[in-house]
Amino acid sequence: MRVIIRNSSGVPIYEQIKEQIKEEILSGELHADYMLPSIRQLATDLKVSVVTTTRAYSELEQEGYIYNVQGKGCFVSSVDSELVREQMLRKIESGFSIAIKAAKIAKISHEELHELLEFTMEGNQYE
Amino acid sequence: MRVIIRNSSGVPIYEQIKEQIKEEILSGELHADYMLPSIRQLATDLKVSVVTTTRAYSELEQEGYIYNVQGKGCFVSSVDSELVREQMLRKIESGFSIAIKAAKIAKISHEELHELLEFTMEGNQYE
Amino acid sequence: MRVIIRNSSGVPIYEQIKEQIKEEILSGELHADYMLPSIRQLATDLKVSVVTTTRAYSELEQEGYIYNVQGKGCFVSSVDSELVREQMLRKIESGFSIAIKAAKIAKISHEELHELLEFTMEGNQYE
Amino acid sequence: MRVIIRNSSGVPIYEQIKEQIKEEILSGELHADYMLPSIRQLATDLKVSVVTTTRAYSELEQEGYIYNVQGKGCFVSSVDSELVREQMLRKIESGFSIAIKAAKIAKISHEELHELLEFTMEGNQYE
DNA sequence: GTGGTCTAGACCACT
DNA sequence: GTGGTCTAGACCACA
Repeated sequence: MRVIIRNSSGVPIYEQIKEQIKEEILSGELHADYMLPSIRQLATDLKVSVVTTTRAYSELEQEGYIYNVQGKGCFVSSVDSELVREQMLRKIESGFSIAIKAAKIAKISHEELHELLEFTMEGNQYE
Repeated sequence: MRVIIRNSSGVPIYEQIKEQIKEEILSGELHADYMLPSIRQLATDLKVSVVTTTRAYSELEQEGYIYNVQGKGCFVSSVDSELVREQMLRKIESGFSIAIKAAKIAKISHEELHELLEFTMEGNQYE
Repeated sequence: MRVIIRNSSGVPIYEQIKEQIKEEILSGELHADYMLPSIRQLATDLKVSVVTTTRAYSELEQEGYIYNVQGKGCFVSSVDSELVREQMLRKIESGFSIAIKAAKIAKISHEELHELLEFTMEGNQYE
Repeated sequence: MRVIIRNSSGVPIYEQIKEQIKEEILSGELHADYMLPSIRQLATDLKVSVVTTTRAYSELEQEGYIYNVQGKGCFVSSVDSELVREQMLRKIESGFSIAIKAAKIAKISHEELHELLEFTMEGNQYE
């Protein structure tokens, strides 16, 4: 597992941890029942307070991404792929909405917008 | 001019005001040298502290969207359309990047993504 | 007499008027006993409130640059050249102090600073 | 770190704080990642409202001189020395322009002006 | 009337 | 502990 903290970005640290673990789970990098590093281990690794990692893990548990076995550790839950797909669709729409809002102001045409999407996909090495 | 405050959203009030005015300026709804409502007027209209509207206006001034004349009021600056276009392009790319990231996880094809974009444009009444 | 108002600069209008008239007097453009435009005339010319021009004139009078003859108008006082020289010397020193403070930070040498002075004199068409 | 407030000077308190900290950073007195006193500490030290120190710090952040880390404190950013040099050169020129303007009026020669510069440097302990 | 600044006290989120 | 935001009320300078 790999987590990188950026102190400057304004995003709370616990959320950075949460989001990065979430992504690794959703992308399949972390398979079901994979054992995550302990709260204390992660805290010392990232040079971060235990309170912070605790919050990240407990929110991940609450959202169903990981489960906690008393005295053993934290493990990755198996993901409901249907649910993931829905969540991702919602995320795509929200991203598109941002882009469309901006496109309205800049008076960019439908075709141009599709071209920009294609261009950005290349930049993000999509497919 | 029209500004709506949502107290629940977690976004600071001064920023909600700022963003909404910024949008109205960029979209051309508010033309250059339009006189904005006074800080105090807006504060009482929105049932908000004077300090809050002051902050919104002074940040808008600092970012070059409006100019304040002592003892007279606040006015809309003329916008550099070239600069706006660049900013909007960056915003479009960032929105697309979010969508692409999610599309990767959900394993959505190029064509599907373009269809989703078209679909979202309809939902946002983008002509 | 020539006065130009810039609304955006943050400098109070009455002070802009004051400073510009003062300069024209000190530079000799306006000779002693020259009759200035009336307060009301200047106000309409500059599209400014009468209160504003009144303040500019009364402060100029207080500082001894102009004198007011009831019912006739405002006139330029004769300037005490010795006093002017002293004032200008103080102004020069304050300008130099700003420059030196900046030079300290940028670690610019004595010679470089003199060269920059020479350079700036050329840019300002001095002599 | 050392900050002194002068209530009489007409300059806003938050700006006095801002300018003095900025100078200490630019002059190298405060190195990168130095932890500044907390907003509240500084406020009580200077016998000033928390809002005032907050404003000073947040404007310093916006201008890139310091960075604020949630729940930890405020730290000095590393400065781009090239940029600083440019800014200082502009400041030097503006200071010189003021001096030259005054020198024109007082009819002071090139040599005299250079001598005055030398004299002012001594008074400002510039080596 | 306008904007600019300041205060004292409060609540919140993050570490 | 830290910074971020907000309030209600105040005084000032400017037009």
